[in-house]
Amino acid sequence: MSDAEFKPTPGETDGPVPKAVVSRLSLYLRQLQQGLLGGQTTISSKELGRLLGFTDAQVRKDLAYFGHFGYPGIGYKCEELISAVKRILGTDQTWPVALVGLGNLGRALIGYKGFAQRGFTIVAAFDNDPGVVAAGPIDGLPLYHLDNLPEVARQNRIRLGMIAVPGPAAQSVADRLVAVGVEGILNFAPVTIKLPEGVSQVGVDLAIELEQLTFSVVNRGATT
Amino acid sequence: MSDAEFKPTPGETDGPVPKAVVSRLSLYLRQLQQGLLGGQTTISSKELGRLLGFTDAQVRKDLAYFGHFGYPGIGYKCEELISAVKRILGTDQTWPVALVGLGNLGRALIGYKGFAQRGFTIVAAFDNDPGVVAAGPIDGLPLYHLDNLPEVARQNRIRLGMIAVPGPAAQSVADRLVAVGVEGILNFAPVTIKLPEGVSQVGVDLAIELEQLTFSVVNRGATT
DNA sequence: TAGATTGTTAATCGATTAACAATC
DNA sequence: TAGATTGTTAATCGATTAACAATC
Repeated sequence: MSDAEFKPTPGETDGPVPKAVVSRLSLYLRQLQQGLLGGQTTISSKELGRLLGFTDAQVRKDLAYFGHFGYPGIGYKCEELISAVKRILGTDQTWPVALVGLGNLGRALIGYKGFAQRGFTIVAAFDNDPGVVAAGPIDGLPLYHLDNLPEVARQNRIRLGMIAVPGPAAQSVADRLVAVGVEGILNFAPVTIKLPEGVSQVGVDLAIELEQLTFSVVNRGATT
Repeated sequence: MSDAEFKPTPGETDGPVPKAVVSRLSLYLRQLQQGLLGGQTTISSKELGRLLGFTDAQVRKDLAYFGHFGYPGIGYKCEELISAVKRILGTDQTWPVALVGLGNLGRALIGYKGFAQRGFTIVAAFDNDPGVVAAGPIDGLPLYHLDNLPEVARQNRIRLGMIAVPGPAAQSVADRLVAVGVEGILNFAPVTIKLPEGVSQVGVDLAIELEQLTFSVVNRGATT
């Protein structure tokens, strides 16, 4: 892939990219990788859309925000498009991630295989319970007391953090992550956290996901 | 709260409710419950919006899809609005949920405190590894082989399921859940699953959440 | 060439916001 | 009453879809 196939910088020429577009990009990538495993070498916008429940026009428009990746009459070459989307998302490199919170959820995140496959490695995990930390590495991952966050985060050039602590502790943990230069936080605590400008957040509240599901079960067909 | 404050059925009179509205409803509920803990008895659309980063108009419009819950000049009474939103979402009752998959993530879900607080109880957990099942209950929760899904699901009147199995197994598990009458599936496997009409799904892909975060870190400010 | 499919423009559709009469 | 705030309408804004010339 040559740089020329990419637009200068997404946003500079075309205004900001809608969040919905970016979230579909991840789904395209996942589907493309699955297709590639199945031996597929090219795919049309129509087929990719069908597999995910989108229109062909939407697939093409989404990709067109970022450049010209397709071949008229042919479609998209899977490997090429995978590389392109990874690069757009920033996951053509592996990101070191800090995890805070070593309860059930934190431990599950440590064991989660899916991160490595998509360009993320948890390189350090923190808790504020000395007993938990003293129990030593989990799956070879070093554990630290939260007080050691500054050194460890800087040594590992950590820009992304995951918060898996109880709700009441989340804001304070977020503040400490921001203080050591973390630029993005994936928050699993069931509270809204406030972050300064320039720090991104994605919130995942497991109970809310079930709640959304419940609404659509109870109100079958009453959503857009 | 009297029934009269609710519109007949969301959707019948006003067309389908946008998904985005429903997802904000969950955030309103979470924020209201947090406010109530802090002793707040009423809240205005302006304040609720400010806490979550929405406009006051949006808050009022979202709630107005479902009825008249506010008091002009006063705002909303927290307890009343909490009850109303729970009822809208369907979480004014507790839902029994089946969990399939007893790896790291499945076990974390069993231990997750947040579900009970929001109206969900995992009442049975399944795996297809007999060794895992034989190891016996986890936190008092009975474990079953997946082959026992039909009896157990029917005995417990289970309508919601969570899938926490590896990607390649997810579709087959989904099919089995649907076969026993499950109406909504929360899918943690990193694949798109196909379900028949009339069965809802919400997908949570942890790696995709990190990916979305990464994009916004790399393209600071370039999203809507 | 004929058939397929892209990237892009214009039209449509839907969601958000601003404004304000009604209400407490 | 004056001040605050709702529910709702109309205006704005943004995202999706349809259509099609260009391309392979």
